[in-house]
Amino acid sequence: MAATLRDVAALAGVSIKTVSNVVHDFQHIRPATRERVRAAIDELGYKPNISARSLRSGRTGVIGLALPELSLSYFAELADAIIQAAERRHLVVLLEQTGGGDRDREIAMLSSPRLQLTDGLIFSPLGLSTEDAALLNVGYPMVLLGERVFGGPVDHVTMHNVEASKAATLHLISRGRRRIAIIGAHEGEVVGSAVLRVQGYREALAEAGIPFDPALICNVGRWHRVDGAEAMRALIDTGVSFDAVFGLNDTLALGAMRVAQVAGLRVPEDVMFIGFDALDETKYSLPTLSTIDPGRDEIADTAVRLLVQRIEEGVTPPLPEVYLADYTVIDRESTAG
Amino acid sequence: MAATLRDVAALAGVSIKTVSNVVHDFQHIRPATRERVRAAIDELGYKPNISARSLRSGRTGVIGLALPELSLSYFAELADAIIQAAERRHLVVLLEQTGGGDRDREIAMLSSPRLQLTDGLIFSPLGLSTEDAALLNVGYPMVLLGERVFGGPVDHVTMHNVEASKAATLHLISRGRRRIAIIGAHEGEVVGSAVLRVQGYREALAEAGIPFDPALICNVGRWHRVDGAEAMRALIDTGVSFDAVFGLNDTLALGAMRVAQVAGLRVPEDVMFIGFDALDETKYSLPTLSTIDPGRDEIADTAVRLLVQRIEEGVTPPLPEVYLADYTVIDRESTAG
DNA sequence: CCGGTTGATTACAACGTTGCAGCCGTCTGG
DNA sequence: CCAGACGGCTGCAACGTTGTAATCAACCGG
Repeated sequence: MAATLRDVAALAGVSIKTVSNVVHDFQHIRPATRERVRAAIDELGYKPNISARSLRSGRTGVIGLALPELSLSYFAELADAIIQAAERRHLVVLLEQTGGGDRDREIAMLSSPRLQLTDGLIFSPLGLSTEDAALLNVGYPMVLLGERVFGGPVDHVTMHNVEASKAATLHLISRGRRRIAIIGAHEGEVVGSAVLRVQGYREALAEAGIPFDPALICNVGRWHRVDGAEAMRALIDTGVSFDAVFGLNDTLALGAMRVAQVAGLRVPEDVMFIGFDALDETKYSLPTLSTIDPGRDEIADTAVRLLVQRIEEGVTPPLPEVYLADYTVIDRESTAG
Repeated sequence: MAATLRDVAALAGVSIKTVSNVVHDFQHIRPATRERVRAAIDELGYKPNISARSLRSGRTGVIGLALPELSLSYFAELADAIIQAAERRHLVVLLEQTGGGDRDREIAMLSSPRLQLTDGLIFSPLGLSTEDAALLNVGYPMVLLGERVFGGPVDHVTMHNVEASKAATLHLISRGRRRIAIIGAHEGEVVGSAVLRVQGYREALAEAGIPFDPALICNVGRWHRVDGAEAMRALIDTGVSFDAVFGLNDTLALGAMRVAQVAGLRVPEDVMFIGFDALDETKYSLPTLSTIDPGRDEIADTAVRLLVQRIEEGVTPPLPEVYLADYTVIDRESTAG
């Protein structure tokens, strides 16, 4: 069916190795030969067989990306950015979904034969925790994303969660709010974005001399819109007073904001809202949502860069690198005033 | 590094072919032998080398998915569904983004060597049109999605665009609306979702005896939120009266709805809104957005099923199959009354 | 004019897997 | 008791590529 090196070689009247050399822009080839081979390649529509190349060279040009689920906008936008970053380095991305924080699936994924034809993995777990760090000692290049596991044996790209969260909270405080509810805490957890962001929140309160009120902390199961909505409804039902809401991600904030508005609260007059992630849709909600831009493109680009580095240098990281992306507070209508 | 069949064979004291047979659950193997081989496999942590297998067998277990961009929620949710459908059939998905309707990139993608290690492609173009149908005659299995190309040489999974759009429009009409604006038309285009959906809209108007008013048709460049927002602003600025808006996709409708609300219009009292796609977020906008559910999971599952069928039967489709998914009108607050 | 360098090309052997043909030994039916 | 079938296993060749070593001609300096 498809033309091979052998076919091209026969047509051009050279050896297959010469064709291979032409394909790879090897230096010492006579221009005449090069032209003849090029012509034959075009005529036959030759495309290198990646399986064979990969078998021979051990490289596939494919990197794996494992994340919880694309239907969460944050991960969709992250995947978008990573695919683009990979493309810039001539890599393609094989995408796996591990589901919404299923630890067992995430662990299974790490040794899945489906990753065999991958040169390395960018892994964004949601169910693992720091005690699983040893599991990340897999035999292939890997870059870790997120806030679930720290101190693991692999490069890690993440963000200044505590600082960013503190900045978000201080932003609300600077607008005069003192009863700031948190939507999206995870009860009993000791690791992950939720914990860090709550920590940043508490640091901000402490700095401003505002007492911490546990009644303002709303726990949720997952970080979907529906969870934000339900948490807000529950909060309102408790009758606790609040004048601002910090959604630990944008999706939660948007779900919560909607419920608040349905309940007759005016945003930002009665309640201010701020989210986290800088999703595209926060620019178009009503009102537009203030949020934290965690440097998504920077994270994507760095993750791919580090992975390529590991792939090229060999597997063992002498000292795993930790990269923290810059964040920015984006001030919009939901915190205007 | 990694264990091969040879290593396992040596450890188990059998030939590599026997190991291969065990791996493939070949029938005629003595239980004792099978056990011994299994033990050796476990001990060495053997994983088949997919490159080699693929070189030998011509199959990789990977399918390509080429779509415009994940940052459009519709495509993110579609990709989610397709990855899950593929996983059910033990396939992994290699994801390529072609950008927002760049015809040249889409064409280039079709012959990209990056697809070499793929058994087939699910392709959702946005820049091609029917005259490009011949380009789809590639040498590998392919399933086409979307409304850009009809009558091509490949299986096609799409939806009842005209009927669904007509149903959406009739839904607004049944609520008493007669000045229904369209957000998302593509000026001068003769192919694609926009054209079909406008056609359904016109059929509905005709059926209801409502005159068609070109002033109510708002053209946009792309189908992002910002385009919906800008189109709505432009529409309001023209001073044309309207009492309902049909966003040709949810993202447009949400962008437009926000601008309408900022302009002081009440939804649904002053203006009703309906979208198209049934994105998750339409359940949580304020008000919740009525929309058309185009049967996303059904589309995903069918696309993968057809692709697998083509892969297994060989490339040439005797008669390309066209599958039309069912749609449903979802009635929510934005059209209440 | 010759040894040595360089340029241009090639032969060969892998990479790890699987299809095929074939080899033994045992079992079955006539 | 024997032909043939069949179960259980093995050896070999091939898939298309690339790294290494080798070949051969041309060229250079002394």
